[in-house]
Amino acid sequence: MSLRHALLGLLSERPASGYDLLKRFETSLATVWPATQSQIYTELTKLAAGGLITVAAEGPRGRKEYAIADGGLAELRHWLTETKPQRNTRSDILLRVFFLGVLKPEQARAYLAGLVEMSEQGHEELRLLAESIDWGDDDLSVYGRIALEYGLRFNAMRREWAEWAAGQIR
Amino acid sequence: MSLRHALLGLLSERPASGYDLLKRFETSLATVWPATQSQIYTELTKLAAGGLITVAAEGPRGRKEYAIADGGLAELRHWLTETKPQRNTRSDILLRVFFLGVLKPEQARAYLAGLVEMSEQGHEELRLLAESIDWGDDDLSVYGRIALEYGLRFNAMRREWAEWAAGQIR
DNA sequence: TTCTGACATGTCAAAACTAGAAGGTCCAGC
DNA sequence: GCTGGACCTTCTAGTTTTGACATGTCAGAA
Repeated sequence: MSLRHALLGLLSERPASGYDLLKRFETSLATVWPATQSQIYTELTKLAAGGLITVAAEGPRGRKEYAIADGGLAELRHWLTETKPQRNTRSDILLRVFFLGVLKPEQARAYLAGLVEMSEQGHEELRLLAESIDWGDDDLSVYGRIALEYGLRFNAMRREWAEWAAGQIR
Repeated sequence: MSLRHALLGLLSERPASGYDLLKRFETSLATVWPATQSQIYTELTKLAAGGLITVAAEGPRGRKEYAIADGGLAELRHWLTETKPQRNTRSDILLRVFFLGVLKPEQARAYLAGLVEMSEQGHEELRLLAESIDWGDDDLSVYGRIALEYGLRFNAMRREWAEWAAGQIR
């Protein structure tokens, strides 16, 4: 159900086409809320049918530019203030940890070493991204920076944890 | 697709019924890989049909106790060693952060304060859980302890981040 | 004896998500 | 002029997940 709110959120910043939104999902939202093209177009159609967004303009190549409607903005605000976020931590990575006991200790350590490497890479990618962006003090910059900082801290935490964990085995 | 591996993993520890497994999903796996009753029973039937698990015993009230078969153990090991975990970070909590700009600063800070509280609670719950368990040095203890430590560190990280983030607004 | 709550499984419809095919337009550079 | 790549949408067919309904057994308390 959060996909519709993600779309409303992006459209609250500025009007955009399905294609534009897809690009946003492939870049800034990729690690937070991945969504495929078919999902996005389907949901946009539903949102438009429900009057939460409107087709503000039509461009070349059948491009439809959607804009958020008052009802959509109200729904977005409602979601942000009235509904509780659920800690939806379905994590493939951590699930595996529970079952490392079926492997030999060196295999288990290899898995954790892989996590260290993954975390290092993730951290480095975000660091480069942060460097490449010209941060202002508008809303997008402030909250984008906060989200990115989360990613940096998360990867650092996971790296240290995986290193510690490898030391716990045998 | 990880649900089947979660089931295989749990059955690799000891035989269990669907009901037993459901309890495990509601407790230790709840934060890592939530699954509903219908999903569990459906998947168990499929796994049994595929010969990855067997019905080892039948008890009162139609209870069927499943045990992992050789093929299931092989599949579990294959999953752990040969397939890459995907960073499946779909996060409701973080998604909201991107759109806090549509709220008033005090509302945004309230959201982050809520995350601080959530993280403190999560940390406390895990701390109590860790205290209540009599840790040995068997596999289950070692890897259970490692997974739990992840939770502790994660909540601590998120708490500090949310406090820092609240200070970034305005 | 009756009732309650834990034990135990099965099935279904709907929603969400995945993966990809299919079709078409516009523009810049060769 | 033509061609490749970016732009842009729609549709299909499948799997996974959610949430609820339906059904029944057993042990112990009232």
